[in-house]
Amino acid sequence: MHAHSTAANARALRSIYRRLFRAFGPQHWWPGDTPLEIAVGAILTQNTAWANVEKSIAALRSRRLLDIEELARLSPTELAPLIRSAGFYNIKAARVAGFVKWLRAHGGFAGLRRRTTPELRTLLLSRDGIGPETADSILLYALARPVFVIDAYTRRILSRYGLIAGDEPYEDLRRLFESSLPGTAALFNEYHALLVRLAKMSCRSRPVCDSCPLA
DNA sequence: GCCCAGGTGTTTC
DNA sequence: GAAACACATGGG
Repeated sequence: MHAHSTAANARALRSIYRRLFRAFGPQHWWPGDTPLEIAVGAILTQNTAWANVEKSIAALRSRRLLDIEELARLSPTELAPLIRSAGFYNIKAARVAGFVKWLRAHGGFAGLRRRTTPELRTLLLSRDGIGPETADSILLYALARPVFVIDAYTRRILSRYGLIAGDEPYEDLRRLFESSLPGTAALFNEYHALLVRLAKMSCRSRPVCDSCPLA
């Protein structure tokens, strides 16, 4: 039963990707220009609407603080008011500050790029305030490593189409995606972006709305 | 005014 | 382990 449903799920996942790509085209996703900005955004967006994160990113940018050395100079107390709009700002200020210090100690993104993906993932997950989704977002979108990001959008959309229950453990879903698809960062990036695009089309009230490419 | 949003860590059974 | 809770703003 497992063998069959796994293979069927894998086919369904590939089919969904094809249909979304045909409907929406390439997304080139993560709203952020540099690896640092992407990583900071990944922390700030934890359980938070992206619109609120954007304001915080803009505040940092306008002060020329989207820079490892500049950010590392700030204490969590100094950082907190700047990222107020992202919510949970005390906790996130500590997380961003901790991450930046760690990043600098590891030679910045150039230093990280010398490590293997499993090694990096373990390192990231051992940081306080960096869980599986934040770690994988940084790995995929800031470092172009082939890991599939499982987030609320992924769970919501795939469960809406009956492919998953939605409450499976993170690692189970990550394995499902990674074992069902060609394992390239470009594809994982596009796929996740397309799921978000579909989710934001918001046929929220109905199980499947008529204009959905997957309907 | 209430509910939710691109999570994570801690506490509790 | 699973479940409940804290963390907080801004938009619908």
